Amino acid sequence: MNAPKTARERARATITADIIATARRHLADVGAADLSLRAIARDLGMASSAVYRYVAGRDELLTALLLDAFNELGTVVEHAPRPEASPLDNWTAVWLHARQWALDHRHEFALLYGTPVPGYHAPADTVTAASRLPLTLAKILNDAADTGRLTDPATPLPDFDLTMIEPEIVALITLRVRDARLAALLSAWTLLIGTIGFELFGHHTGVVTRHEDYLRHTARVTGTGLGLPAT
Amino acid sequence: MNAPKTARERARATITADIIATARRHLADVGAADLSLRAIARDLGMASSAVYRYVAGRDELLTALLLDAFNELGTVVEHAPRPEASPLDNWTAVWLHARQWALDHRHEFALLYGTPVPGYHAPADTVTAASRLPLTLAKILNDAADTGRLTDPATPLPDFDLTMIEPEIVALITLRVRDARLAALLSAWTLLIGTIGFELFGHHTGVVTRHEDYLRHTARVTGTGLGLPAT
DNA sequence: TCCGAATAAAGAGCAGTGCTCTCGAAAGGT
DNA sequence: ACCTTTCGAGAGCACTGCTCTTTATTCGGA
Repeated sequence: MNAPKTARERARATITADIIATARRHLADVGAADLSLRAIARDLGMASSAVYRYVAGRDELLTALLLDAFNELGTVVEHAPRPEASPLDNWTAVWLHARQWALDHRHEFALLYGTPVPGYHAPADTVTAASRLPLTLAKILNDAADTGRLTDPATPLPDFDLTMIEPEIVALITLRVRDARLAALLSAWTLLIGTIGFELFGHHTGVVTRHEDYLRHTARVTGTGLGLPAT
Repeated sequence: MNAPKTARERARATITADIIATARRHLADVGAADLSLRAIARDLGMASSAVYRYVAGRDELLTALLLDAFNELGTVVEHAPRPEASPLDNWTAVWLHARQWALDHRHEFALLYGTPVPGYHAPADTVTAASRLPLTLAKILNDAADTGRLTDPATPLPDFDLTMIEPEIVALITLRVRDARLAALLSAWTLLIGTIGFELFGHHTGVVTRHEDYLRHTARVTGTGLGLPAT
């Protein structure tokens, strides 16, 4: 976070922000595949070649949008739980808020969880931004465990080899229970994104009628399966 | 399936097949985003404009590849179960075969389940081809129920409103049990695709170490949760 | 204050894309 | 043999990402 001092640096920062802002608008309109650097330049009233003084290229621009979207989704889901609500309700709220954000930002969601762009490599800050959603899910489980509201699962836990998961992730999640529920938590995260993606990408047309109800049901089943008590 | 009679129709069919075949080769190489009609024409030694006599455009070509890939994946997973194996083993085999096909056809998988192409509308034959995978999963459950090898789930079934699911799907699956396991079956399908997609699209890098073991574990947990007895 | 250096802006240009149109050549049926 | 349909090829249009060169503007130090 270098504070801009000179007027040049100020102008540079604002112009770069302008470019990214209009890029996000265009992304929301036409999607990542049809995002055109020239169209962005036209919209800003500058020559297309001038954009390259602020952005290395199309891929870097998409990476910036990726980071923005991950953080926006992360902020949304982190504000979904409420302290006075039950863990299962908070768990479900995260699912529904994530879906709502995806519905309101279809192309951004597709950029995050759809087909990655051909020449893509995830920088470090990207993965931390992407982790905010699964970490929010883990936090609900941990808070429930800390307040004695995480019951043992009814079904016996299957054999589970913890070395399937990266040790850093195990430490990062700091899940109170280190059994098969760790894998179940990853599956819940996957199922959340997968269900939203199936709805948005059309795989549920002709299959699911009431999408929100279906996701809420799935959230509750998954949450109770992980040991969150039904209210 | 109109059998070609005249020599013209024969030549037309073979050339069209050639175009689709090389398109699939290129798709496997560079992915759907970088699929170039001109490159395909070059590869076939014909002018790019001549391709348009056989294919309406890039989108129609991608739709053809979509159909091909869905059917190939469907054939693979339909041949995964073996009669003498236990239902749970067959269930798991479908998961692992689907993953292996996806690993061997990354770009095809991305075309099927990744971000849909901008100007896309799923024709009817596409949805039937896409249904072969979830129907294979349903068939294993039904066969297990018919042979008395589908136990009642240990956890009590949550409230479930069947009207969330399209009636045609309910009839098509003809699941022996019409309770919340119908939604659980859809979730299993979603989780299978989602887990494979997360692995292929990089969301599991730094999270999951042994991907095949993780998917096998997820398959077994999901299968037993649906009532398939552990061997 | 002036002047050199750093920076920005703009335009031209290259290689590539999807797609359309036109025109000549080949093949088909009558 | 003729006429019609089909086919192949090329030119061309409107785009795209990106680079290079040239001109203009701004900044900082003497």
